[in-house]
Amino acid sequence: MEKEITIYDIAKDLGVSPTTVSRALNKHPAVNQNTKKKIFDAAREMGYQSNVFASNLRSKRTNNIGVIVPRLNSSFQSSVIAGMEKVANEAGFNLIISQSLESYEKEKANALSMFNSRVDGLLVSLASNTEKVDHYNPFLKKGIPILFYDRIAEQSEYPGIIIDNIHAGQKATQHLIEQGCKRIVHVLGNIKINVYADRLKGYKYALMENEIAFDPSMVIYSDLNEEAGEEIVRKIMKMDPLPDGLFVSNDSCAASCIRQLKLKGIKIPEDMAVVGFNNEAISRLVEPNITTINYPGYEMGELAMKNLINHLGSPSEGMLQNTNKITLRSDLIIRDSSKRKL
Amino acid sequence: MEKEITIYDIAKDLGVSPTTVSRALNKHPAVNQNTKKKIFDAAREMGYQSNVFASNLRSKRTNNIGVIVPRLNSSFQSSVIAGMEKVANEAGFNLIISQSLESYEKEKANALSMFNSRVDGLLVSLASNTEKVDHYNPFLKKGIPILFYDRIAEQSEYPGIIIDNIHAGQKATQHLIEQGCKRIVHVLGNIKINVYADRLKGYKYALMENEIAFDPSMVIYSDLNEEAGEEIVRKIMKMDPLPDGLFVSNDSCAASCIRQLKLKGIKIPEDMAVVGFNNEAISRLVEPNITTINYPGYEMGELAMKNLINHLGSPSEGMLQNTNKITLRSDLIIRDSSKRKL
DNA sequence: TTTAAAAATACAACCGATTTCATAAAAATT
DNA sequence: AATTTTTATGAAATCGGTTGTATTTTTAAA
Repeated sequence: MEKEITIYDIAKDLGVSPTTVSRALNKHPAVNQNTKKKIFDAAREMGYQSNVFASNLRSKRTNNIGVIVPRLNSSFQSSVIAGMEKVANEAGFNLIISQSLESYEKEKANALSMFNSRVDGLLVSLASNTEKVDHYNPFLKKGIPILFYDRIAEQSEYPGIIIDNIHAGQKATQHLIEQGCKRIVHVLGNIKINVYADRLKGYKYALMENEIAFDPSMVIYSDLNEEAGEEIVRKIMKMDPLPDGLFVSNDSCAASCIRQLKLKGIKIPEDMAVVGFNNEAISRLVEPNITTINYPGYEMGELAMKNLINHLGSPSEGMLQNTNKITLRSDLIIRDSSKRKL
Repeated sequence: MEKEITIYDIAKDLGVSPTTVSRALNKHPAVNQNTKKKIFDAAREMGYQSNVFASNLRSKRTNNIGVIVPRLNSSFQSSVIAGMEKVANEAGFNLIISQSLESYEKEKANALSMFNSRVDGLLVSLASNTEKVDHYNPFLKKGIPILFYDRIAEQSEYPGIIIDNIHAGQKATQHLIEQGCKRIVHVLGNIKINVYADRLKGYKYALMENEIAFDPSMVIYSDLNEEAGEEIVRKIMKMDPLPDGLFVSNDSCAASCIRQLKLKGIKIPEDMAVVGFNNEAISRLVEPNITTINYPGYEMGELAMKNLINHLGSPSEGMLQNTNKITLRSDLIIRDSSKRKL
């Protein structure tokens, strides 16, 4: 509880003015080299610690970047955050993280809290039931850059980083068709989320190109968790004739489905070929290994953060609005769950 | 870029003093209800936003809690953080997160950065090669509470929250013995980390109690990732006679081992019974389901944060030092990977 | 040697909210 | 009606760097 050392203490000790101390510590060019050295030495000896509060108050910056995420404990999201943290840390920024838990109300509260904490920039992946994004307007008005990632605000002026979900969905479906599948079930999450809507589009495009009629009853909505397989498979088993292909929007859920299907005596991939999504660790561990879409979370996190930071120094008024959408490519990784011996 | 509204603007507008405005906005009891209402209304109308910088400067608090974590994208850690975030958010605190990437140097840098950002409290899970914890002394000196979780600083005055790893290791091993295993291999991570050292202790205790001699060659060190199974199984296959039990310190790695063992024609659990650790999603998805230790990450996160926050208002000088260690209980979840038809 | 230019340092206002202490007004008590 | 207590408000100092402007010192040019 000793009182803190301030630049005034250093100044008095050295017989210079606080101004000079401040400038020296900030490496201002207009301070003599010798003086600088003296000041730095004194600061070290006296155990000086710069007071960010005072500094922030004057400079109006926190060096904090906010991140609002639906859920932290998801394989994809935690990779994204890991990537963001790395870039932010290297650039001298801190990461302030909050989760919406897929609730619009909580997301709104978090946005307000971020705004009040005066983050220098904001990265957001939307909650599943968020349809309006007005709650981000205060940032826009104040010229605080915002960037949406993965789950973006489609019909808005906000910029976003996404992965080419349409293309990914198309590729996955096309692959199943090439393996000889004629009746392909697609399992996805809340259609209001761009991510799932786009994959569905891709699925439809692939069917269209191969002149397979789209059958809405082959689309199953689910919350895609690792227990969902049971219900999904129950629905599948009721279909007549049985489908011969399954495209699930997430690997854990795909694994869960595979497990249930095997319990029903269905052989993967002979009876039913399966493609997952995200390239989670689990896709490489279950039997058979799951064909999946490599969805580069870590890279997305890095890229999003780099982009945001680039726009921080700018003349204000959300320069990001120009670069409106960045799309990352994803790849199909073919594994045993879909490889048929043709 | 309009200039910000301050309490002075509100004060002038309403013909009261800034003091009253400040008090009103902070719900100070000594301000008349009517005045309060007037001030709140004016604040809303004028679009007033409290300036945290100024507020922090005076109150010397940031309402930020720092978290230093080895890696964000791990099933266990992301659950812990999710739990922490929930509690922190409810209590009006922000979470500042940084990852050490298992490097002592980076952890040190992160600690310094947290210190300079003036977090109100700190939660730490140590990097694998961190042996000294001197870099946290500045926090101690300043009376900023620190709490270690899971990977704690054993020989130190810092408090920690852990799970009863000794007991868990013992239970897991005991279970394997009860299933008829005589030669049990234990796969674990860096022995310098308390978590693994303790599980090994538990493993030894169980052997001792059952009068099975401890054989150091049955202990395999690994980085426990989901590719490690190959090398581990290679080592196991060289053992003569072959082991009949396998206790792996992490589910993904256990899954990886099971996969490799199956490829070698070894039947699980008949030829070799397997127990994992953490109760990750994957343990419920692979074939057979993995017997595991439920390691409650989310709860640990909640508890750690609650504890830390409780000690924030305190008369200073790290009250936490009294409550030196909190231990959570874990349970064995028995599934097919170890259930033998005796 | 004098003067102009450049370099180094200092003064003082400022960022915006909080808080101690004092004071005025209203209510309660005698 | 006079006094005490309670309630409400304000003046001014403070938190600790930062920065525009002024001043002093040093160096260079005339």
